Amino acid sequence: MSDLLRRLRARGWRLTAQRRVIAEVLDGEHVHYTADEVHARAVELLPEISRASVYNTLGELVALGEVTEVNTDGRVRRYDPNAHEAHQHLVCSGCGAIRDVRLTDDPLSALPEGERFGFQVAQATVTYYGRCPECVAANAAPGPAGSPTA
Amino acid sequence: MSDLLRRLRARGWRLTAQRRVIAEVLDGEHVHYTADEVHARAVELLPEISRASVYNTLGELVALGEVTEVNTDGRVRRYDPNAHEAHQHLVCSGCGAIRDVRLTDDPLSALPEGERFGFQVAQATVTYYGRCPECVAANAAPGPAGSPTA
DNA sequence: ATCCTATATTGGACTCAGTCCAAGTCAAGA
DNA sequence: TCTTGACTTGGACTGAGTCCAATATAGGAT
Repeated sequence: MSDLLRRLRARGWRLTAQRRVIAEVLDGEHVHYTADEVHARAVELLPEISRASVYNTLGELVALGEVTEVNTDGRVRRYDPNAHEAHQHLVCSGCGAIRDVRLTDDPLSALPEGERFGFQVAQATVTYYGRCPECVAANAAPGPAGSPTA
Repeated sequence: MSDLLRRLRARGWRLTAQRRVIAEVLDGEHVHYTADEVHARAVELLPEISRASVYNTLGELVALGEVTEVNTDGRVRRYDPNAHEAHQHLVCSGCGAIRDVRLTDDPLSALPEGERFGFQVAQATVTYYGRCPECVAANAAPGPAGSPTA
């Protein structure tokens, strides 16, 4: 993900080994790791990396708009590197799997003027809940992984 | 909120002083308290009520479908007694104020078949973020109260 | 009205995600 | 190669939420 690293460097970011590793971990499609998952994967590549650095770096990436915070279960925050394409999330209430999805309409258009209470509305997040093919097949009981709470 | 209590009684719920008090606290429009806020208000009415009872009771109300869990900031869970009317939420990113809003369209219709990845999609939650009239007037800086994370 | 017991409540210890901080390290410009 | 301000570290800390064994009580049975 040298694209990301190049952008960050242009913005004056100091390129440390820790940040490189975190950027590498966040590379991919439909990636929605928790901070601890990012840390676990980062440790594989750089054993001495600390939890604090992971939290710091993720927070900075979010502030820079390079990563989006996602909360699908009301518990843990997850980090989505797909921040440059508008999308929403589809969550399996069985196993917690998360997919990025693109909608046909801007969700803002579904909120009528009379329901805006004078707010200046800027943004909408939509989370869909259902069961993924594997969980439907397994008829798994709904677990704690992803119940609707947003 | 004796309506609620009557329904719960019909379902075999034991009506304790604690549960009555929690039901009373949850009575009202646009109510979205955290568990600790519910506890603080319940203590006013029944000083010896414990945090554990508040958590237990809220969890049961959610399981019974009488209260909905809401998470608008990726941190604290809130409890919405308006569980019988389909609605979504509008959150002020300045002060964290939350309003219930009714949409013109079912958000499920905005998710095309090709984006469902074989999931059996059951539900959607939509959260709108913006600034309430008071925060717009005060031009308050966005605080930690309600940044988009869902 | 009283008894009985399954169900509910309690406080305190515990977990887990996330934050904070002072001390040490290091990237990268001079 | 030096310097320095930005970055990293581990460990202590916070706050939301869970768990549990001991105690209390709602409400049906008598």
